[in-house]
Amino acid sequence: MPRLTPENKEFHTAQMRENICRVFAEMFAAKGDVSMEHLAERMGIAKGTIYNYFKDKGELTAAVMEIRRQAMSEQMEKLIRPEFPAAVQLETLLRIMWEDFTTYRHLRLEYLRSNPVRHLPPRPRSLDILKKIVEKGMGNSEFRSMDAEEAALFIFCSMIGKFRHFLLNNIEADIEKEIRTSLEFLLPALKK
Amino acid sequence: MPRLTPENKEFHTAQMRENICRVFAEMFAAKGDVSMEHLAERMGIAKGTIYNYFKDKGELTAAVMEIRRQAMSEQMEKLIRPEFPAAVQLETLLRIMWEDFTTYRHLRLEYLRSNPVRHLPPRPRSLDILKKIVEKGMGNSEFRSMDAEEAALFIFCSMIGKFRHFLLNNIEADIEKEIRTSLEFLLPALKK
Amino acid sequence: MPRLTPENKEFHTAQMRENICRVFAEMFAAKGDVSMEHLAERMGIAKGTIYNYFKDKGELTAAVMEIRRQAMSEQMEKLIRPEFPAAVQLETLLRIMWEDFTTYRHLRLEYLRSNPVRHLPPRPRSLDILKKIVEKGMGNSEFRSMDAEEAALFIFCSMIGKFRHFLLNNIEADIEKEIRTSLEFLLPALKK
Amino acid sequence: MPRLTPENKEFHTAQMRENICRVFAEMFAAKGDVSMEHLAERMGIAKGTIYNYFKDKGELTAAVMEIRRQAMSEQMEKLIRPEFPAAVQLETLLRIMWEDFTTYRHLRLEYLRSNPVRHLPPRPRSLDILKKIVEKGMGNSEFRSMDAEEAALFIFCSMIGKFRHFLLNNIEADIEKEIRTSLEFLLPALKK
DNA sequence: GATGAATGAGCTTTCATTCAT
DNA sequence: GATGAATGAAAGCTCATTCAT
Repeated sequence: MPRLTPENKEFHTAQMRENICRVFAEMFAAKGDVSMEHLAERMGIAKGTIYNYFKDKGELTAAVMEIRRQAMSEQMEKLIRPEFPAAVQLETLLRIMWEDFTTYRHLRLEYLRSNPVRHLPPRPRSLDILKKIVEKGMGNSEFRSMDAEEAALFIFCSMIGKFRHFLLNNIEADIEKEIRTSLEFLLPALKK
Repeated sequence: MPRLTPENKEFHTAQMRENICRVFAEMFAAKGDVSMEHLAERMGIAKGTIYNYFKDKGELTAAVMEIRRQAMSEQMEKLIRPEFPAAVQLETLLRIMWEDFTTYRHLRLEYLRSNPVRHLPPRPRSLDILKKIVEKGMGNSEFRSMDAEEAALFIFCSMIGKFRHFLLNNIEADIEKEIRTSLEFLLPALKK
Repeated sequence: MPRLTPENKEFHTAQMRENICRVFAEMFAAKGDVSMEHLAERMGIAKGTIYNYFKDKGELTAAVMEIRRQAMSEQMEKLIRPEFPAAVQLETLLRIMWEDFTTYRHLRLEYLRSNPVRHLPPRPRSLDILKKIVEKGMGNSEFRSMDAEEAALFIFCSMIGKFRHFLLNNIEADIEKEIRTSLEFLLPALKK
Repeated sequence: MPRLTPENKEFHTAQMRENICRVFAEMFAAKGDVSMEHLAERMGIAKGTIYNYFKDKGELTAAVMEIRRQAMSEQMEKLIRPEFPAAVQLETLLRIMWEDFTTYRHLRLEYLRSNPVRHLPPRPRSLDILKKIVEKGMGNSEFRSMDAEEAALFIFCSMIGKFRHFLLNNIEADIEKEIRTSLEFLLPALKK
């Protein structure tokens, strides 16, 4: 695909990176542990082509995670209404996380494995959003006074933990039920 | 190797399985990613011998997890005093889990990876113990009325989630602080 | 690119070949093992363009060697004064060879590796110049009577051999010392 | 081939290492640039098997060089008679070097390329033997007084240089003629 | 003539597993 | 039962070369 104007080239590159990431993520969602060979095969391109867009597998994995995170946080920013009560915001956030977990089960695992040293994960955006929700709740006296960071981390980790449990035991999640239960155990700890 | 009576043979086999598991677990605790080669070398036996006791690496990993769980639950049964308040029992349980997590970081990962289909994990004993604690708390009116199973799962998963978070971000845990924080967010949700 | 007359075209082609060779040689001088990718990048042209001027890497390498040799022999013709004693001429030649060796270490290696069959090297010009020097020395009774061709080859190869030795053992050459030593062992074999 | 007594095992290992080295050297002698894949194929063993005997290609290459050198120096020690005149000893040494060069043309090249940092070449034994010959010659007044190390290096390198020249130009050497010529140019520089 | 994205054969290396003894 | 040499599929990655535009 030669002879592209600079803009086209840039677009093409972005497109390719995105496609590769998307297929990689899909394959992970399906089974986990995707080799570059298989990825290329599934995409109908050559192995080497992937390396034109990502210098190694670690970079690819990091990019995929980044895209997924980006999407999740965009989702959150779109759906979480700051004017709503903190509890309602929290519920929305839990729902988005659950949906993301459901979709990208295995990817998280690979990310954990591949190059844990070189590509340290950035702080999950959801943690920051959670923290803001908690602060909002404390601000309007909906929540008790507490360390917002600790609270956000606790909520975040209890979600991730559930997700792991479901992954490990091959349980299909009933998202609505999970959200209800989670709120049942989180809100008393947060509320006044 | 002398002729063994059937009972002796059975005993020998059990002994070997246990030894292999123990060493495997130790090596994992020290540094994840243990190859069959290194395991055999460390044990002073041949690679092939391991395959006389475990049909493949997945089975070995599963067995190791089982043993680890067994040890953890024995620890719990030893240290958790039913006559103490549920909150105190809970604290002890959290401490034991944290110590186990700290020791067997890598092993959990490997377990998750290897053959998730073939070797489905049995229900963690800590879940049952947690459930009993919650029921005890409800029985003596220390805790509010709730679904003990759900509560146990929530507590369990929030611990596991924290552990993952620490593993992923290469954080060394301050166990005492973690227990304190966890209780701060768990007890209000449980107590009357 | 404007329409070129046949002569202009020919000129352009020659120009390009020369430029590519020059940059290739420079890059090799700096650090052996130059990929076509890097070469094109450094030249600010596309990888494919190189293949318009050289059918493969072997041909390019051969051409570079040829140019380098050309340059070396020009240097020799400029600096070696036929009216001087043969011994002095010899010294100058040794110095030029040493300087060339020092500069193009890695290139020689690559040349030797790439397609030794297809692109047979032409006779080094320095051999001819050496031969002339020897003949001059014999003509004016400075040197003993001998087979000039053999003598030239011997001198030439002893230089190349030293160079290899230095390359292999990662020794930085003290050019002046090397020249002195070489003359010490060459002149007695040549002189009357 | 299990169940070997320790001595047999040691023997087998040595045998295998030697075989691998021999075939590797032969293949290099034939064409240069031997891949592990091809080596295994030619030996009728699996790729992985080679790695049971050499941890990587660099180690293999170094071992091959070592064996070749060992063989050459053994040859030298067998054939070079200290009681003979230094000039005669020198002639024998040149002959052995030429024969080795003729046999292992390409191998030397690969050695130069592979892992030049990790496996630095030890000092060639022939250099030491040459030095001894020169010293012997000076001791019995056959040779003039000189720096024996420098002289040995010069002789050594002029041989290597010739070899390279022949390799590069695909010339089959007439060993006897080469020895005669070399002595013609070396002895005057050495003798009184 | 120039381009550079795409190619894919090739490389080195790892390691769970097998099986003849 | 124990052995461990042999295996070979599979991995990540490189790079000279091609060809549609």
